[in-house]
Amino acid sequence: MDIQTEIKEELKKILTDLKCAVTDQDIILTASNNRDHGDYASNIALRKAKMLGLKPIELANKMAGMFKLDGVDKVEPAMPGFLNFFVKQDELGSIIKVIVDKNEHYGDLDLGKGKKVDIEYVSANPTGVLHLGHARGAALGDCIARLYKKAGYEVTREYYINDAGNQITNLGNSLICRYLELFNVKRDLPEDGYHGEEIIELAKKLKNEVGDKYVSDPDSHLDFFKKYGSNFLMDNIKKDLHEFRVDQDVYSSEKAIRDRGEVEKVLTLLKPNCYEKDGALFLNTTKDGDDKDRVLVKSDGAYTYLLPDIAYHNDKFNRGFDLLIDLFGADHHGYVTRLKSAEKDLGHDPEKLTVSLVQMVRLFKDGEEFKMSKRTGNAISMKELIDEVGVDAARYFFVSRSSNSHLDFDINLAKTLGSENPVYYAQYTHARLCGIIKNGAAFYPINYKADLLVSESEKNLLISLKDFSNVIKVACQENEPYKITNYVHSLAQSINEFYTKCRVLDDANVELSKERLGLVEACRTVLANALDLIAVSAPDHMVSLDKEEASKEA
RNA sequence: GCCCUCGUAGCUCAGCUGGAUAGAGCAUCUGACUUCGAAUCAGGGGGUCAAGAGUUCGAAUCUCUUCGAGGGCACCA
Repeated sequence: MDIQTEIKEELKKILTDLKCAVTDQDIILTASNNRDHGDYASNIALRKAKMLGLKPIELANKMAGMFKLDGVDKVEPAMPGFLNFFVKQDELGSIIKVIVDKNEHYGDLDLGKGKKVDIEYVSANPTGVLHLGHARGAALGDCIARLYKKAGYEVTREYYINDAGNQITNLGNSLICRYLELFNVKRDLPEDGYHGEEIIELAKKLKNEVGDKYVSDPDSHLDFFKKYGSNFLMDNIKKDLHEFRVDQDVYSSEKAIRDRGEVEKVLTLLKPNCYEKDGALFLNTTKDGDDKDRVLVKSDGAYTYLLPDIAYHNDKFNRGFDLLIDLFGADHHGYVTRLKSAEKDLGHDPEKLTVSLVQMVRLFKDGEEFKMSKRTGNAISMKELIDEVGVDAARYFFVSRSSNSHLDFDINLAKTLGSENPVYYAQYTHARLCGIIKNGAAFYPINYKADLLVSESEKNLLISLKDFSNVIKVACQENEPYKITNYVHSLAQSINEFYTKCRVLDDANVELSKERLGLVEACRTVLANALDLIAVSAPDHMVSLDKEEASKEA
């Protein structure tokens, strides 16, 4: 049990002795941001004073007097009723050995205890290339998957392919047009056709493979064009995602779900909650708080988008996950209520389904928003962005804000090689630590103790290192990877402050150097582990500025 | 009109199960390089937490009202 938990347990025991009802959630222990306030602080006396008919400070005094714990030096009550805990040095320092021993497994939790979670993200239709919104969803989804894995869950990363609806028909028809174009047969693109240049490229590829085989009668081969197009574009999407360090485990095809008859099965099960109106079949979703009831089967007999999606989620529930997480674009938010309502009708627990809405991304360059790519004239694609700023910067920036707030992506900042760019700041810090470890060989063996690491910046570091598990826990519970980037940045700051104030390798003070090397190694490990959670690389050296500039001039 | 998300420093955002002086980054200004990587560090300035009311020992945080921004309100996907 770590020291924070021990303190909480002791507080709980004291309150119980005072006959005050208390739950684990009541007791909040935070790392102090001010050394005068000790290492950790709790507001529990403020929260419980009224219940016991005492003034907060009176309760704090009383609790401080009763508090007894080996790892804690002293407890100070403070106005208006806080309790400040000063942890013993060896207790604080013990984290170094723990980190070094666990290495890349430091931070692993058992929150999941083998529970299964399914995370569905990106799920873009295979009708074109991925854009910025998809890229953000991809980065967020992948990070959430990494977080859950770190927290001890069994994680499935899933992509839902809408390969059966109108959009694919549209794709097929668009491809036919582009294909015919290559044989000088004129035909207008369908009204909602796809204008992307990737379709033109695709048509050329098709021509190379089959020649003029379909020119005389393309329309009776529509299915071929649909399949050819969507397969190719899907492969392309996977390729781009892979480059972005995003690889998913399961690709669920809407078409396959339809072909297996899942849709009809679900429809039968939902029938009791359905009614017919104007020739269409409606599902009663207003009973679960929806604005209006939703159509499942249109009056022309075709299914709406919703119905196969219900079948798909039904399938996911039936696969036995303890938790389902969907990342949707923010424009789908109205959709959540009806989907949950339907799953509830099917006998599933809607609480198990969490939907994270991913807000829009705006790109800024040279202080101005820019939407269109000069090269293609279309919206900027994920691939173009990666080529421009690199995978590390893109991954970091996309997850650095809460998913439900809009993201302004500053391309200039992402490309800056300097401390104002948080990505380089973190990577530089890591490289710096690696440099020290390398240069410190003369001081080996390292001493993984912290008896001499008593300065303010060293203590701050120890507390930050200890806090890592807690950050993972919170980030995981809230599905918010930005907590990790915040942590990375503040840890890097603490490290650099320590570096400036505390000389690590010092011939005049060998014992201190040996301990500081241990701290450096622990810091490096935690920083690397945190960066790994957002799939940003942790280099052991940086390409020097001079080289960079030289190569630019060349 | 109804529903979501949101309104915090010049800009982009944290903080929101009520708690110590409202925090970061960018931008701006001032200092610090014969020493482990100055791609760094230290320090300034900058806020009526959109406005108003309520709840109480205490509100950026909870409730209500108003104003403003973006998105959604299909027998589209």
